[in-house]
Amino acid sequence: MRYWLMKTEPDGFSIDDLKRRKREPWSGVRNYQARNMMRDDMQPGDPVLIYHSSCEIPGVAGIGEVASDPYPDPTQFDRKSDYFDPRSTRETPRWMLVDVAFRRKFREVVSLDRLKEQKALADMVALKRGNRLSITPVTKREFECIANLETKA
DNA sequence: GCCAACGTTGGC
DNA sequence: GCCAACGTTGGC
Repeated sequence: MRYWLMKTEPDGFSIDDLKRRKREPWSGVRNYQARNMMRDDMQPGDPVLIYHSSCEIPGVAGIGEVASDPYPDPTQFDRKSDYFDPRSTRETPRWMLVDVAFRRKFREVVSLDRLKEQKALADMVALKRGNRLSITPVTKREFECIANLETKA
């Protein structure tokens, strides 16, 4: 089992939206590294930290889990979508995604500031300077550290 | 295959 | 809205 962090902008899709919908295709990822992780490395049941970015309090808002095998992102075929990709065909789709299911929402967001204070998270990929990847791997230790911070909120 | 220009991300 | 960091594009 592997652990992940997936970013989302809460103005567009938040932990509350995930809670309401229970499960959501993680569409719109247009970065090859992130795609490769969804396509090659994720397994149904893998825990996912849901991270809110580009918002008032950036940080981890809750926990979800990988809920499907990879499959083509349907938005790449949709001319009306912002994520339409004319280079993609049904036969050779360029972008793959997984569904993410809701597990729980933290009582309060574990803020980026708080994450940065943790020695145990010093090497966390998502916190590395300049990292813009919307999906990153997380170690078990890092995952548990963050879950613990929430219970101490 | 190099690399400058350009676009995007995301914290501040 | 600024800007650092980094990915992508396209001319050569």
